[in-house]
Amino acid sequence: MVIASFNCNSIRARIEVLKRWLPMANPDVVALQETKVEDKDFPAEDFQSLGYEIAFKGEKSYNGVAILSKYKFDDVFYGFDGKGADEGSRLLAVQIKKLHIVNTYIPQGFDPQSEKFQYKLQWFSRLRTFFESRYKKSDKLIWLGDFNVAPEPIDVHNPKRLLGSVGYHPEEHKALAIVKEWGFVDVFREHIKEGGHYTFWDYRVKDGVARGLGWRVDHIWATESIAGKSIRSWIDREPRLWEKPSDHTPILAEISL
DNA sequence: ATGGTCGTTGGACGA
Repeated sequence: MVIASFNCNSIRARIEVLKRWLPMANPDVVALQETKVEDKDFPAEDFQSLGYEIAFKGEKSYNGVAILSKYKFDDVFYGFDGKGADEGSRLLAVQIKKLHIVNTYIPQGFDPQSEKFQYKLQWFSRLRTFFESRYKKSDKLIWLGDFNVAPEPIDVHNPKRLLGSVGYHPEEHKALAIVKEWGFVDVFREHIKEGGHYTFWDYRVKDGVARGLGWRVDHIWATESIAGKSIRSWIDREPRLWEKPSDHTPILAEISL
């Protein structure tokens, strides 16, 4: 099974990219973030005609998460509360073939001095509680999405200069580590040991992709029982180089089920 | 090595 995560930065703006990329990469499951669309306007048919089941929750202009799956959903849980009233546009948890999948769009955090940054840190704390209360460490669980944090020095293009920036800040590292400590393995890092593999390049940096000025802020993490069954993991940089790209690109992992 | 560019909107704001 191939599973992917992609911050599409508006699903409607990225529909052509997705229609091109999905048949090409042929992932079985895709977690999408920043769909930026209300549920009534979600272009579900485009994905159904490509052979995917789809679960989604979003809002006007901001946030929004979705999961595409070639297999039926045995359970769909929206937000922290399950109904979508509490962060339904940022958290979507499903069950597919005995596999638990949690897709998150973690708050970006704006600036380390801001309230939004504190909100981001609290979000990680709430997420740890969510995992503790809803799952067991022995579960076959995959947590993926836009974490909006580059965990290690090799995950940013200039760790010295960027340390303390939003997305690469010691307090974010601590908050993320506390969630990881519950029982996650960074699946991508299990397979790719060297740096310079990024999932995000700021639109504002001219030729940022070619110049390697990226960040690895999108992740596929899993509990031991699933991480041990991962065969490979990679970042597909190609869609970031196409016409009208997202500022992120998909990260994928293949799991033997 | 960012003082910028997208996306959603219909003037800013978020990223």
